[in-house]
Amino acid sequence: MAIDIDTLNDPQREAVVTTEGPLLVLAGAGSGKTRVLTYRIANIIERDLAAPWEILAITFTNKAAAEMRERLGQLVGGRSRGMWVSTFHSMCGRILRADAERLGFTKGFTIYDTDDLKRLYKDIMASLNIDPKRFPVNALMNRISQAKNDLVVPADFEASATDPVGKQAARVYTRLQERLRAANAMDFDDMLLYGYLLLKHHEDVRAAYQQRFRYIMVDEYQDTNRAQYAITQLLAAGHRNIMVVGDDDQSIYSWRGADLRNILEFESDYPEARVVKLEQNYRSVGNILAAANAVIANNRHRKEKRLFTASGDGDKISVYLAADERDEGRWIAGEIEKRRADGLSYNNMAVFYRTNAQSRMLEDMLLRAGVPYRIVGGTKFFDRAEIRDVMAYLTLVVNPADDIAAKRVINVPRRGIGKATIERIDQFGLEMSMPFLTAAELAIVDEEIRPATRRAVGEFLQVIKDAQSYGGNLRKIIEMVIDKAGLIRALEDEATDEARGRIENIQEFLGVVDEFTETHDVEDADYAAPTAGEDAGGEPVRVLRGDSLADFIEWVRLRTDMDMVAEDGQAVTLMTVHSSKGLEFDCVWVAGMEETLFPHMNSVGDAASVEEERRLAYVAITRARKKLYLTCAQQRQIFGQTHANPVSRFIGEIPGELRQTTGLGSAGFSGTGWEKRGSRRGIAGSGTEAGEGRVFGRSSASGSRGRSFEEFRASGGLGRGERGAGAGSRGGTRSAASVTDGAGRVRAGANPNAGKKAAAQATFAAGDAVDHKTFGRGTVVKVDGDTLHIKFAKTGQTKKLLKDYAPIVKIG
DNA sequence: GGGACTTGCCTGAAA
DNA sequence: GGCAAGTCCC
Repeated sequence: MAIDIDTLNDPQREAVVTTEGPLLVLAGAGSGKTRVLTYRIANIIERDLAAPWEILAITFTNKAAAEMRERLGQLVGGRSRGMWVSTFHSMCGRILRADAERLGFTKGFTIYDTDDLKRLYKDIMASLNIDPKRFPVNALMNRISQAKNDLVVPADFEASATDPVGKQAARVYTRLQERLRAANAMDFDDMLLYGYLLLKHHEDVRAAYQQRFRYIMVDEYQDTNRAQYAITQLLAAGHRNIMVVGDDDQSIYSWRGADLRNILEFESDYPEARVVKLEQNYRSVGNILAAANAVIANNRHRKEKRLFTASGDGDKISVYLAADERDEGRWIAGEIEKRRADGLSYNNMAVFYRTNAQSRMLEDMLLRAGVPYRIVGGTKFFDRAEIRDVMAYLTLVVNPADDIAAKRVINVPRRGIGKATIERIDQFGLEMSMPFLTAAELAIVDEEIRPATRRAVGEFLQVIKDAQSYGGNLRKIIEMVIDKAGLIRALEDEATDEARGRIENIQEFLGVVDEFTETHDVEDADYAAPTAGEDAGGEPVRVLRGDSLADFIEWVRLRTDMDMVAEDGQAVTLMTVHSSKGLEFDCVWVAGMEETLFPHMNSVGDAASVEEERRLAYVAITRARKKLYLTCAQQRQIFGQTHANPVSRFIGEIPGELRQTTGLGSAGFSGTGWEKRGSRRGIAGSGTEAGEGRVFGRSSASGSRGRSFEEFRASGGLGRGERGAGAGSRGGTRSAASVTDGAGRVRAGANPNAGKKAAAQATFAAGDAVDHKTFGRGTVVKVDGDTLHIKFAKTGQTKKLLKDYAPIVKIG
C-alpha cells in the first residue's frame, strides 16, 4: 500500500520526508505524532533507503511498540519484518543476550523485577548488618536505581557518596552487583546500564550496531533518562540519522529518572539538526484546547508552543463541586449514563484520577450505578503470587543460578521445608560460593536435616531436573512443571474461592503462553540480520522464537498489564492520569481536582514539582476530544481521615468563560441521604468551624493558590445558567444521578435499562444473591431498613451490613 | 512450621 | 482505611 503524503500538513510532511541527518520533532498533544513516525518509516522502506533490519524504532511501552508495528504492517505489510520496533529494555535485552559472556553473564540470564530485587536487597542488607529501620530498603533501592540510570558504577558511586544513606547504599550497591552476577541476573536498570557498557567498551559490538542501524527513531524522547540517552547517542553515532519525537509539556516522569535536558539540548548535541514543530491539534474541540493552553502557559520552564485547532469551540468544560467523594463518584456515574443515553459508547469515555486510592470509591459508585468499567493498572496479573510462582519455576529451568527464584518456590506449594532449612542451605551456598540450588542438592545428604525435609528438597529439585530434560513444546513444558510441582493440586485442596481464583489465573497464564507462541512464529527470525558477535554476513540470527522457554520468560518479564488492556465489550476506562498519556477519549472526567490531591501535597512547595503536576494536568485535559469534566469534593476521606481542601489551582487557571460550574446543592446533588451521614463526621485538617458548621478550604493547603469552595463560588466560578449554590435543595429532590423510588429506596444510575452484566442496583430483597468485595458470594436473608442480613457462602456466617456502605453488588 | 496478630506504610509506574 | 510485611506464639 502506498502512503499518501498529501494527507499530511506541512510540518508533518517535512518530518516524514526529512530522512537524512538528525531531526527533532516537537509534537504537541494530539498533533498526529504516531502518524508521522509510521509514515516516515514507511517512506524510508518505500524509497528503499534501508532494509527493514537497518531501522530501529524505540518506544517506552510494549503497547506503544505493538501499536506501531501494527500500523506499520498496515502501511508496508510484510516489509516491516525484521525491523526493530521495541522498547529500550527489550532492545537492550536483545543486544545483551547476543554477547552476555563479555559481561560475565550467560545467554540465559534472568531479569529481576522490583519484587525479586527487593528480596535480594533485604538479603544483602541482612548480611551487611544494615538496619532497615534506619535505612529503609526503598530508600536504598531508589538511590541505587538512580545511580544506575545515571550510569554510575559501584566504584564511582562509592567515591562520591558522603552522606550516611549514600555510604550504606555504596556498600549495598557493590554487593548487589556481585550477587546479581552470581545469580546470572540483571534488574531493569542493569539492562540499560550493561547495554550501555557493552556498547561503550566493546568496539566491535558498537561498530556492528552503529553500522547496522541506518535510521533510528525514538518516541517520547522527553521521558528518556541518562542511560537511554547515552545508548541512543552511541547507536546514532554511525549514520547520524536520528529522529527524536517528544513534547516537553508532557514530561511527567522526572521522578523515575526522565531528564528533560535530553530533549531540550538535542540541538546542541546535533548542531546540524532540523527542528519541526507539530502544532496543529486534531483531537480536541476549541474550548478544551484553549483550557489546556491556558493551564500550561503558567509553566515557566518550557519551549513555547502555540497549539491550534481547526475544529469548533464545542461544549464548555464542566466543573462539578461535590460534597464528598461519594457524591463525586455518583455524579460522574450519572453523567456517564446521560452521555450514554445521547448515544455515546462507554468505550469512548474515561475517568481519570491522580492517585490509585481514589479508584475505590469511583469503582464502587459506578458499580452501584450499573456502569460497566475496566481499570487500567492496579492489581497486576503478572504480579500475582501464583503467577510469580510458576514463573520462578520456569526461570529455574533456564537459570539454575537464580537464588531468588529458588528460595521463592522451594516450599511452594508447602512441602514442609521451613525457614531453618532454607537458611541452612542459603548459608552453606554463600560460604561455598555456589548457587542455592547446588547447595540444596548437597542438603539431601545433610544428616542435620530431618529425613522428611530432605526428601521434600529432593522432590523439589526433581521438578526442575525433569523440566530441564523435557523435550516437548513450550506449553507442554509449562504444564508439566505446574503438574509436577503440584501447584494446582495444592490450590484445589484449599477449596476456597480464593484458591479457585488462583487456579483460574494459572489457566489464564497458559492462555498467555499460547498467545506468545502465536505471536512469535519461527519465521520472524529469518528476517533478522546478524548481530555483533556473529560472523559478519553469517547466518541470520534467530531472536525470540515462538517455542523457547528462555524467550518466553524474557517476553513475560518485559511486559506488563498495560499490554493486557483488552478491548472486549463496552466499558468506561478508569485509570490514573499518568497511565492516560498517549490515549484519547470523547468524554473525559478528571476526579479529585483539589489542592493536595492534584497538585499532590508532595509536590506543592517545590516549583519544579508543581510544574510537573501542571504538565500532568495538561496531559489529562488534552486526552479529551469533545467533552471534559473536572470534579472536586468539598471534603474527602484520605487514608481514613477527612480532609477539606480548596479547589485545585489548575481549575482556576482555566479562564472562567471556558467553564461552567455546577454542584453543591444544585440539582446534581440531592435526594440520597448521604449528606446527612456525611455531615455528622468531623472534618480533619482544619481546626476552624465556620458558620453553620461548614468548614471550607481551611486545611493543609493554606497559602496555596487554590481557592476554597466559597471563594470559588463567590468569585463567579459559577457561570451564567448554572444552578445556584446552596439553594436549599439538599435532601429529597429528584436528580438525574439518583432516583428515589416509592419506598424511599435509592437506585443509583438513572438509566434502568442499560443492559449490562452485573448491573448493580442498590435495591435488595431477601433471597437476592450478592457479591461482597471481601466476603465473596452470599444471600440476603433479611432486609431491615438500611441494614441487610447476608449469609456468606464461604464462611457460612450471617453478617449485618449497611446496604449503602458495604461493598456489595447484586448478582444473578 | 505455620497460623494469628501487630506494625508500618501510603503519588505516580514502564521495563 | 487497607494491605503487606514482620513478629509473635503455639
